[in-house]
Amino acid sequence: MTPGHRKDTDPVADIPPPRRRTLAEVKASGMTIEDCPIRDVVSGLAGKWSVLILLALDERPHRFGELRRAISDISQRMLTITLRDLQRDGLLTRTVHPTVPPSVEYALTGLGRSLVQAVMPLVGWADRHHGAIRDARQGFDRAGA
Amino acid sequence: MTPGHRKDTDPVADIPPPRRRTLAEVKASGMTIEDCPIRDVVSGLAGKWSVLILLALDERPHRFGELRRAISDISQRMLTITLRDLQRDGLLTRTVHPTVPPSVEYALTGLGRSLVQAVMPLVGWADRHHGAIRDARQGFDRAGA
DNA sequence: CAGTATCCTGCTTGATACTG
DNA sequence: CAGTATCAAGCAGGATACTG
Repeated sequence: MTPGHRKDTDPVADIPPPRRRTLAEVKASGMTIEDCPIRDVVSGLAGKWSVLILLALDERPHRFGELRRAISDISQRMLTITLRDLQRDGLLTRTVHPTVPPSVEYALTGLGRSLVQAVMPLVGWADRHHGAIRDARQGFDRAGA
Repeated sequence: MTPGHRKDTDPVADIPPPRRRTLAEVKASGMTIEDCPIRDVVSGLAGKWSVLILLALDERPHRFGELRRAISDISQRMLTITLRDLQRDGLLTRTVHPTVPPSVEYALTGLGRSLVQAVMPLVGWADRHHGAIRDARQGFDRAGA
């Protein structure tokens, strides 16, 4: 595991660059949206349970059942699928301990930890502004309806 | 807007707190995952075109048609829907100029701009580590198949 | 120009049951 | 315990046509 990608040294140093690639630049470079890193990463994180799993594993490694209990309302199927997707992307490792009832431990890789660091600002934002969003929704719905 | 949530001063200073609310704590507090701010915000950003629109509007305000061209492969329907969702969440404003062919301008609100700032680290991360993810996928698929 | 309305497809997810 | 297999449902999203 872990190919020849030894470039990330400090995960916490994942600070946004002052001048990012704009949409116009992305399109001008001839890439489709599917090849766009932003879209790829966001879609990987999105719609599924990825973020919750990553946050749980950031606390400490978890076994399958632990994760299942930690995210109580995830189905066994979705947990399996999401874990395999994250493992496929190199964000976590899956370690099978050959005990009699098998136990499998999932843990973040360096790449996974750096992703969690990059997601943290969003987590903090969500915590702080969730109330504002709820209020905005209420106002919008009240006015619209 | 912005109820009693006065803890954030500088949007760029959206640095993760040393000790965030853990999943266990979230569950212990009796909230369902649906009430979880992280999940709510991420699901709003996820699966759709929200992030791309927010990034486009962060460059400058756009008219409907401009956005459509900027994100060339979005359907008119999805653009309309996504824009309305973002407006509903208080992330952008919709201004109708009563000209003869109507022109509508979309622009980020302060809340929207702060969200973009919170997403920026993720954008930077995606840019830097997209290659590593692609490699990991290749390796995984090669080994698995 | 900036939408709305309608139809239709496929992916995502859940529920349930079975296995090493 | 840690999955896999199968079935079925819901919703995101695309294509197309129409409107103020």
